[in-house]
This record gives sequence, structure tokens and C-alpha cells, in this order.
Amino acid sequence: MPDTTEPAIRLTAEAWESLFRAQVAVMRRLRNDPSFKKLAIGEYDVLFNLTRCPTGWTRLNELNRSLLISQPSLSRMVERLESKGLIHRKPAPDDQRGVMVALTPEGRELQREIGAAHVRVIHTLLGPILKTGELEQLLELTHRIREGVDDSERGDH
Amino acid sequence: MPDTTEPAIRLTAEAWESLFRAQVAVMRRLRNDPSFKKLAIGEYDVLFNLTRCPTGWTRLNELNRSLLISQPSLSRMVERLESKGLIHRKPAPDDQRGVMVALTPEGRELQREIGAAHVRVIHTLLGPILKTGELEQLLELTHRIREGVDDSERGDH
DNA sequence: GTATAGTCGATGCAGATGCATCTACTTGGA
DNA sequence: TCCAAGTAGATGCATCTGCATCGACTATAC
Repeated sequence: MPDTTEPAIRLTAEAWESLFRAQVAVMRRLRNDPSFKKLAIGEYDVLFNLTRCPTGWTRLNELNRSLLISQPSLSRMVERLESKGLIHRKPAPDDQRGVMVALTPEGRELQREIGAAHVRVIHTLLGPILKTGELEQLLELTHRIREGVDDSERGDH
Repeated sequence: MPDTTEPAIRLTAEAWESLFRAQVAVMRRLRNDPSFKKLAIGEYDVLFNLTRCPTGWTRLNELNRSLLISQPSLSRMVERLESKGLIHRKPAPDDQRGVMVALTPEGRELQREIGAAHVRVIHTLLGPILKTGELEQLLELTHRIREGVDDSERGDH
């Protein structure tokens, strides 16, 4: 049961605000890295998400759940990525409305390349700021936020 | 001096990844809140940032430093917000190239209204997930990231 | 089975975005 | 003082975005 006193509510808002600003600060740096010359950061994010599904294939609507962009935007982004030869599509086997997407070898290769540069930038940026234990704390707290918010999404409507 | 062993580098990347996903999860929920019918979330963010400067007035380029959008986008966004009567502009006193912006009373009022709804959503979302001590930890860690990254921005180039 | 409501992804369209560039102004040296 | 280099913000343009909507397919109720 959450604390609903006024200072507690303020603390929650401040923590979110701070999380958001930290994300903005890091993202501004990441975006300017030369590794994102080849692919916009949002497009990289699609490739990255595709590396995270065990079968390699994902439904478009499920992919959309991990992203901030709208369904029509994803639809067109997938079209672009396909025309660049980075992903391919096929109809979903169990639902004739659905579309599944997966990385091509070229897409996987490009993701690895950009991802590696990505990791270097992040380590250069955050390494001097947080110690190992603190990184673990941050990972644990943010992981619970992601899980909790996603769960409440399923439970609500 | 940061830990440059391979597991430490991986941990840093995972912590960032997790922070980013948590931000996406929360933002997806926030964006759908009815309070953002009147103003896009990026436009709200401009108003919010304007409440944070002591004199009320800010230089455009300084405002830009807190945001993810590009300079031309901010320039046009400010134009739109001005035409809606939410902010006003004046030339910078000490630099004839510069422009300063500040909230109008209407802008301040709208920011308060949306901000209040904002805070309610955040508390509903995060309240059940993190306890007070954990929120404080998260606030402290993300605050240091923001500070650290911004500082290294000044020191680098 | 049929009808109705719901979901999936695509598309027309208006508007927002970023990149490159422009003008105006400021700064730092010779 | 003068000139080159740098910086602030605006603007043309191609592209990307979201909203509303569409057609196709699926699920639910009767």
C-alpha cells in the first residue's frame, strides 16, 4: 500500500522528474555519437528489441509495446528498415491479420556494430559517476519500475 | 577511476538499458493521460522548464540544453507556444542575437494544471512499486547521473 | 451460423522534426 | 581598428510523426 501523504507524493514526482532528466542528459550524448550516423536512434531501438526475442520473430503489435512511437509510425519504420535490408517480414501463422518481423543477417550485424559503440559511450559516461554497487541498485530499481508499470497495464483496462 | 573490466562494462550498459526502458514504460502511460489533450508532452516540458528558472526568463539556447529536441524545433515550438499565449519573448539585454522567453500567467496556470495531473498519475503508477527509501535512492542516483553527464559536457570539447 | 464488436496493420493527411544553411551579432587576434 | 572565426536563432526543405480512418480478419453473443 503506497504512502499517500503529501510529502510522499512529492517525492515520487521528484524521483520521476530526476529519472527523466538523467535519461535526457545521457540520450543527448548518445544521439551525437558518430555510430548513429548510419541509423536514427529510434530505428536502432527497433533492431535492438528484435535481438531480445528468443525465436527471432516478433509480432508487430508486441514490438510496439516496448517503444514510444505510435502504431502507424512503427508500421512505416518497419517498411523503411525492410527496404534497407535490415529486417524481413512474414504473415503471422496463427492470425491472418498479423505481421511478424525478424532481423536479417545484415540487420543483426549492424545492430552489433552500433550496440558496441553504444556500450562504449555509456561506459565512458556513467563509469566515472556510479560505482558497481550503485549501478546494481539502479538496475534493480528501474527493472522493478518497468515490470510494475507493464503489469499494471495488463491489469487495468 | 571507473572499473574497466568486461563485466563492469556490461553492468553499466544493462543499468542504462533498464533506466531507459523504465522511462519508456512510464512515459507511455503519462502520454495517454487526458491531461495531455491540451498540450503535447514536449510542449509541456518547455513550460515546466520555464517554471524552474529563478528570474522567470531564460535564454533560448540554455532552455535547449535541458531538452532532447533540436534548436530549430525549439525555435518553432516557442513560436507556437507564443501564438497560443502561453509564453512571451523579448530580446536578451546583453546580447543582441539572443532571445529570452518566460511564461505568461496563462502559461503558468496551464502548467500547474497539467503538472498536478502529471503528479497524480506518477504517484498512482510508482507508489505501489517503490517504497520511500527506494524512491530516495533512485532520486539520488539519477540526480548524480544528470549532474555528472552535464559536467562532462562542459569539460570535454 | 450470423451479426456485432474488437483487433491488426496500412494509409491519407496535416503538422512537427531535423539537417543544412542563412543572417545578425559577438569575440578574439593581429 | 579591422577581419576571421564563432555563436544565436530563424527558415527552406525533405522526411518523419501522430491522428483518424480503412479494409481485413477474429472473437463473442445470440
